[in-house]
Formats: sequence, C-alpha cells, structure tokens
Amino acid sequence: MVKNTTIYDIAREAEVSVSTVSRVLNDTAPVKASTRDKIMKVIEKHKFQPNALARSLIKKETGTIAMIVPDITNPFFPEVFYGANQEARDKGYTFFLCNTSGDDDRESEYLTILREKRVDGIIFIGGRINLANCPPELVQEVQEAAETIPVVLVNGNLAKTKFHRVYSDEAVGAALATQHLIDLGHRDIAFIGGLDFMTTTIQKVKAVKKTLEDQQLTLRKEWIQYGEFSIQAGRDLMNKLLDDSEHRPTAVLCVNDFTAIGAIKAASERGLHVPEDISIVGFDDSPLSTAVIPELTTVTQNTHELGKYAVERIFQINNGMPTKRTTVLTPKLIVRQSSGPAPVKRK
Amino acid sequence: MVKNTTIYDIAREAEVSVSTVSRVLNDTAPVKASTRDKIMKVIEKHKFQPNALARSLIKKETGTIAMIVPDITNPFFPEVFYGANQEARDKGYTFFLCNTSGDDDRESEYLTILREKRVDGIIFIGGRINLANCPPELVQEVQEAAETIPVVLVNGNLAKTKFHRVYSDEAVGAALATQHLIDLGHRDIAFIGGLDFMTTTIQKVKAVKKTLEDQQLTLRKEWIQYGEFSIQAGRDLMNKLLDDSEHRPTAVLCVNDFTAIGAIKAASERGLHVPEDISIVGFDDSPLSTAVIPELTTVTQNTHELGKYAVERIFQINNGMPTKRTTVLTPKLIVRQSSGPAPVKRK
DNA sequence: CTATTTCATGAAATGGGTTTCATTAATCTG
DNA sequence: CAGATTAATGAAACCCATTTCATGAAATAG
Repeated sequence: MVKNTTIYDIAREAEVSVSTVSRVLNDTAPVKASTRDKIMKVIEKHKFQPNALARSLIKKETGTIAMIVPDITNPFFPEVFYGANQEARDKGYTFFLCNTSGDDDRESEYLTILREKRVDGIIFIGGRINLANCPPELVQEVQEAAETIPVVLVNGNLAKTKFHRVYSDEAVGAALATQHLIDLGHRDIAFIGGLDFMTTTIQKVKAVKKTLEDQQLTLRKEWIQYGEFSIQAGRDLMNKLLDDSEHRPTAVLCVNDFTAIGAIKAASERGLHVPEDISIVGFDDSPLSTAVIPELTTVTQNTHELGKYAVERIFQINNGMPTKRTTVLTPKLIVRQSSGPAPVKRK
Repeated sequence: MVKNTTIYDIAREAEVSVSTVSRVLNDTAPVKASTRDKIMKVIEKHKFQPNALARSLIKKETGTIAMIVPDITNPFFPEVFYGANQEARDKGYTFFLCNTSGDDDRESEYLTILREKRVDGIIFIGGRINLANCPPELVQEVQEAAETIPVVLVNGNLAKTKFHRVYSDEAVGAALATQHLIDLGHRDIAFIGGLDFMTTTIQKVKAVKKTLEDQQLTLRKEWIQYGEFSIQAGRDLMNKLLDDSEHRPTAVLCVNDFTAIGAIKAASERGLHVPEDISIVGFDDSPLSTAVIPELTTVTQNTHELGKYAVERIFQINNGMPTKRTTVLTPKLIVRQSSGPAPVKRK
C-alpha cells in the first residue's frame, strides 16, 4: 500500500509552512488569496486527505459516536438507528454500531473499546443497562464511562441513576391502546408477551391495569401472560390464552409487534378471524406491522425521533449547551385492521 | 470533563519509563515480574485506558472497518451486518455503519470521511456502486480508495472492475425457485418487482427465463412487471397482473420478500387464497418471511455468511494472506406455506 | 574467569496533525 | 506621516502512544 501524503508533503511542495496549510484546511485564520490558491492546487493534485487520527488526538474529539444495541436484527433498532444517523450526519458525527447479540460480556467489552477509541458519545438502547434489574457492576462501569463520555440511555429506565435519557412514554402508549379497545366495546382484555422483569413490560401492564380500573374494568390475572418478545412466544402465549375456552378475551394487547404477529397466527390457526372474533393490538409500529394480514393496529414509539434526540443530546453536551436530562416522547396510536368492535356476546 | 490519564502519568507514578509501560501493555518484550506488577497496579488504580488514536497513528491500523448500506431499515441489511459484526469481533474490528438513505452524494461523502479516519476496510453492500449502471465518477472514486484501503463489494457486480467481491448467486436462487414451482405443476409463472436496471433484477429475470425455456415453457412479456422493491410496489404490480383476467398466472416469483408480501396482500384483497389459488415465492428469507400468513416460501441468501466472508476478506488482505477476489455463495430454497400445487385448470 | 548472549530498561525519534507565540508586512487611525 | 492595528506567515510545542537504539546488568558458554 502506498504511503499517505501528509501535511508536511503539501507544505514542502507549496513552499509554505505546515501552519499555513493547516489554516487553509480549517479556515482558522486569514491566508492570502494567492497563497491559498497555491496550497489548494497542491492539495487537489495529491488528493490529500488529512489524517483524522492525528487531528482527533490533539483536538480531543473524534467526530464519532456509538450505538450499542442488543440485536440489530430486530427491526425496531434499525429504525432508531436510522433517525440517529440522520441527525448524526447533520452534526458531523459518524456512527459505530455495536451489536451485543445478547451476549453479556459484550456490553462492557464494547464499552472499553469505545472509550479507548475516544468516541464523542455513546447511546445505549435496549440491552441489560436499560433493565430494571441491571447488574450493579455494569451500572458502575457505565457510570464511570459517563464521567468522560456523554452517555444517553434510550428507552430504558435505570431509576436511581441520573443518566441522560430519551424515551417514549410506554405507559401512555399502553393506556392509549387500552382505551381504544374499550371504546370499541371490549370488556374482556388480555395482555401478552414480555419478560416480567423488564421495564417495558412492567410499565405497560401497569398502565393497562390502571386504564381498565379507572373504568370499573379489571385485568384478570390469568390474562397476563409473560414471555419472550418473539413471534414464537406470541404464538405460544396466545395459545395458552385460547386454551381456556371458558374465559376467552375479546381483545389482546401485546408487548410488541412480534408477539402480536404470533398472536394473530395462533388465532388464525384456530380458525378465529382477526378482528371479527378477536382484536389484537401490537406495539412499536415496526415495518412488520404493515406487512402482515391483517395490518396491525399498533402504537408508534417515534423511533426516528428517539434516535434523533439521543444524538442531539450528545451534541449539546459536547458543546457545553444547556440540556435537560430527560426527554419524553408521546407515543401515538395507529389504528389499522387488527382491531375492531367487540363481538356480540352470546351467552 | 476530567483529563485522561496517559501512559506518561502511569510511568511517572510507577517510577519507570513509558517504554516499559508500553511493553507491559502490549507484551512486546520481557519485563521483570516485580516491575510489571508495580505498573499493573498503577494502571488498575487509574483505570488507565490507552488512547487508541495515538496507537493507531503510529501503528497505521485502526481496528475499525465500515459498512456502507443504502437503507438499514430494509431487514436484509441488518442480517448481513449481523454476520459481519460477529466476524469483526473475532478479528478485533469495530464497525462503522454508514446509512446513505439512497442519497446520492452520501456515498462519496462517507468515503472521504472513512478514508480520513483511516479505517482498515470498507464494505459496500447495495447502493449505487453495486449497480450495473453505476456512474463512472463514483467507480473512479471507489477505485482510488481501494488503492489504500481494502474494499469489498457485497452482492453487487461491477463487471469490468476487479474489486474484491462476495455475493450469493442470485441466478441459482431464482432458478431454484422457478424449478420448485414447475415441480409443483405450475406452467403459468410470472415475475414481479425490482427496477429493471438493477443487477439483482436482471439476473433473476434471466435465470427464470432460462429455467422455463429449458423445459419448453415461456415467460410471457406481460408477466414481467418491474418496479420498486417495496411492499406497496409488490401490491401494485400484483394488481396489474390480476387485472388481466384473461391470462392469469398460477404462480408468481418476486424479486424480494417485500414485494412478495405486497403480492400476497393484493391476492387476498381480491379473495384469492395463497397458495390454493396462486403460489407466491419471495427472495431473501428476511425475518418478514415467517411473520406473514401464510409464511413465505423464499430463497435464502446466506445473509450472515455474506457479511462474514466480507470481513474475513478484509482481514486477510490486511494481513498479507492470500485471498481470492471473488467468493460466491449458493442460495437455498426454503419452502414454507406460500407455494403449493398448481390449481387444476378449468377451461 | 572471561566472552558472549539474553534480559531489563531508558532516551529519543516517530506518526501527522493543531495551536500558541513571535515576527514582519500591510493597512488603518488621527 | 508616526503610531496602532490587523494580516500573513513560520517555528516550535503539543497530543499520546509505539518502536528503535543504546546501555548496563544478569545469565550462560567455553
């Protein structure tokens, strides 16, 4: 591989000092027009590309931020990344994407690497750090990192810490979805999916319960089915629900779109029609939601904004601008085809 | 923000020279056990994290590679990224993910940034550079980059250039899918989706045609419908096909899973059952394919391997290991629910 | 016991930029 | 037109590691 041209090569050939070349490159001080032209010509001739490493070393900023995700294969994360990346470009950042694949050591491993690489900010989305029961060592580690690097937690909730956070208010979203079903005449509403120790699950269940109770309705204990977040889990949990032919809900709220799709599958495998026989509502408004038949009624989490605000926050911190520590986005209900009027009761 | 500790701080406190600290850090030369211990203690005390910028500057390697994708929101790309990222971790690389969002300048913009950041390799997947009709300026630019940085093209095909390439043989995949339909008794087969100037479309159409002709069947001109790669496009194109009630295919091959899903939607909106009335086959085996009802018969592109081999190639180039310029993966057919025996003809 | 390796370590150069400080030339002020 | 600014540029320090070269100490060879 060819040796890279340096600012010294340019200076020599243009018969000026490196300082002047640097000034032309960064426009940090006035340079005589004729000198500038001469330098520019040499730069273009060699297609000179200043070494960002050297620059970052002294400037103490790399123009690089990172996002640590648990599973890039889950379509929710690419959506957030998309929004983040748009904003990052505007602000002059390039993105490291670190996929932990649910591997436990991976988070702290990446954390070390990113710190060594002196990234200008780290966004955590999902993953253990965003869990209510996150191991204290990891919290400790991330907290240490946050002392030198801006850290933003997206859609998580580490209560007693004071990390920067951006999240969408899942409780509001769940309440919205619940109310939607009530308005459609449903009285027998169930909730499925999500691990019971994860914030995202806990908050939703709480909100569903509250919304129902506010209107003298109850969420039966047997109608809360916890589990994974996958299609398969959704199918299994829905089947459990349907196995009890005695008590069968007329509507099911799901922790995310994946489980909702699984639920639809389980229902249609039993010959039930959605939404005529049973209404199903998802959460996330992932690309999947318009892919299935029937299209999913779901709650949008403003995924792009989630990413956008996280990056914006990092930018503000790095530039000494005033910021709030918490940004809350309000989810919106998106009514499509999988929810409909409650079936008439035949006693 | 606190000042970072440097190797000099460590050296001073441990009462040795920086060279010795460096030796301990990198294990590049023998150090007396007692000295090593003393140094390690200081390192741990300060949680010293050596500055990767300074290291990279002199080592001329950054441990960083980049992937440039046109749309991370399309589930095909996260899958490839996933495989690439696994391999990258094994080889000690961290990943920049650059999303061009189909914005034309973005590719060359990112290219410049990545070169300045001195990444150890660049993977292009999709995007203009992989088009048969890629503008020559861009080819030129990427070629220049390839002189100093290993560049690998994934699933593309810039014929006359000699870039490193990794791709799955889409022609084989399309032939596989076609044969599958023929075996099921279908004779009236159509193809929908994909822009007609994109390699991925061209190759598939060609392969479908050839497979049919080899068995004395033909692909009617009206049954090739070009368009975008989206669900909506799939729906529209399928509707066009179905509008002609005179000639109606019994099976439809789609350029990707998105369009296949759109096609299923169009069919079921008209009361047609898949696969009883019409078979539909997708391409890519994206996560979507098991999400829809019926689950999609599709062709897997070995997405993870695609990414894996691309990273492996970069690693090999950087370490002066012998490599081939081209790696071809063979797609596999995955039969699920959306394809079935051809309906009995009622003349 | 002397000669030759090997071990253990430090000083200084290097990588490729940015920035401060100093100096001279050019322009402005009154 | 003298004095005060401002423009234009260069020299050198700095950022923080790695690595080469040199040197003295310890270990091995003969």
